[in-house]
Amino acid sequence: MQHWLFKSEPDVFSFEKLKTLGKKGTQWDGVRNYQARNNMRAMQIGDLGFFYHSNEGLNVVGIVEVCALAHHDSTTEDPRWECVDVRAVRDVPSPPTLDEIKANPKLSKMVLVNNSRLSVQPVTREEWEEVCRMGGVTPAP
DNA sequence: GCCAACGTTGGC
DNA sequence: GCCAACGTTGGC
Repeated sequence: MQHWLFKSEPDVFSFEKLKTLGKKGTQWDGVRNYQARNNMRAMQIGDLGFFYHSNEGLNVVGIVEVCALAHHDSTTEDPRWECVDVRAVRDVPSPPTLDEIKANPKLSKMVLVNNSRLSVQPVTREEWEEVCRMGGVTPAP
């Protein structure tokens, strides 16, 4: 199983909103970046990801699970763009902020720190466990 | 609201 | 295939 990080502006689509959609979740649409798309293509059912709030909050607020493999993004006609479906799994009790993540030497290689503009990112197992620990998520799912 | 960083586009 | 121009993202 691999781990990921999904970024969204809470004004546009928040973790609270995803929670209201329940087990079915929703497609992670609107991605128009090849790297982010390729990350989604690599995802498997059951992969877990962090839900990060950008622009406002700047913190990891929740954990999501991939519940559908990459498929065409219905918000565009362009066949190049695909997306997975995700659903909310659980809250992160004390959401780690970008500042805290940047300040943690164990997380200095995180894509979030080094390429903040990539909207769908891979997260290593070590990073996953560390951010879970910081957020009070136990045990790390 | 600004601006730096990055990705994409399109002319050559 | 290069690179300047442009648009977007996201932290500040």
